[in-house]
Amino acid sequence: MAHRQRQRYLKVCEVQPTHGDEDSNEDGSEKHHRNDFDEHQMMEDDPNGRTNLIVNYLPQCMSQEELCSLFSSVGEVQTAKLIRDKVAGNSLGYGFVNFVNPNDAERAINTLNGLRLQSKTIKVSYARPSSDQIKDANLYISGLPRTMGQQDLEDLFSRFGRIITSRVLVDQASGHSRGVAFIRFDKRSEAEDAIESLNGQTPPGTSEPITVKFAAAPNQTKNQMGSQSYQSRRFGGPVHHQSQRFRYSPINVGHGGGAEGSNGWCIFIYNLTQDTDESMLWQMFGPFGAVANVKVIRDFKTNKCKGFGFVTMSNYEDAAVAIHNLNGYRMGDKVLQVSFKTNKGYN
DNA sequence: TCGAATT
Repeated sequence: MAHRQRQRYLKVCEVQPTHGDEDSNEDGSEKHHRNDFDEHQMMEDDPNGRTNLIVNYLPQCMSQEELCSLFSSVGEVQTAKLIRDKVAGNSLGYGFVNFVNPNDAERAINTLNGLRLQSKTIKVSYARPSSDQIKDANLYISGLPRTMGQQDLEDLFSRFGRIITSRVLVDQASGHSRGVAFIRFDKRSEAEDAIESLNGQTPPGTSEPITVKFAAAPNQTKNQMGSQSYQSRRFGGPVHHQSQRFRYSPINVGHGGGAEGSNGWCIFIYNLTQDTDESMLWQMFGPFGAVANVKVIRDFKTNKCKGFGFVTMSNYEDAAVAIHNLNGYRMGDKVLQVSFKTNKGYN
């Protein structure tokens, strides 16, 4: 019977081509029929008649076929569509599943919402009918007090409209709030109102102003450990030791704030080229000793290096030697400036 | 020219 069920969804899933059911669009040349196989949401007002679900927080690697298979275990799926980046083609981590029968849709919510898949916990809920109004209604909020939880957040924002989702980001290790959150409103106009009223404001009972802005569009996947395409070994290893004399105190990163394993001595690198990536920093500094962390500072929009970065080395001596050897290093037509990080702006 | 958070 499991076998029979598998056959059933395999059949469904094979019939479902990459382009889903967009054939329902007669002119076929619309630019954005993303979410719109709920176009016949005739029972929009009747929750008992709804069949179309939105599935969020899917694992990156999950295909449309797998999405379909998963939901076919509940009942007959009419269409399943995984939303992908239009240009890169990678999954955006959500999709739509339209059931034939409303009761199956409801059961899917009850049985699959909250399911753990890979490192994700998927969310299954009814999809709202597609419309322009509901697009771009997602806000990114930063500068929140760490004491503010999801409920406090919603209390602060709910007067602007119907909140579809909200989330306070937490540090994986400590479990503490990162002071950053998302709120998706039902309508873009509601989100605009919230920005208008709350951006730059200091919420009652708190001391710092918050930033409220539209969230950036989901970005493409970032490269983890970069390609080895970079010049292989142009940096000498440790050459000699140097007595420790410095004009200012090097930053010894204790803990808190940074990623795991990033304790050590923080080095500032300036004049990096736009295409610098993390692997270059690893390769540059690796030969001098243990590198705990590297960071290329990028423009959020273009994702290009803004010309500087940081490297944390575990041992002071290694850091000093690396600085001595790499400062003044010529990279392309740039001359790198390498030094211990200062606390510009804070002292 | 000395970090900022994107479910």
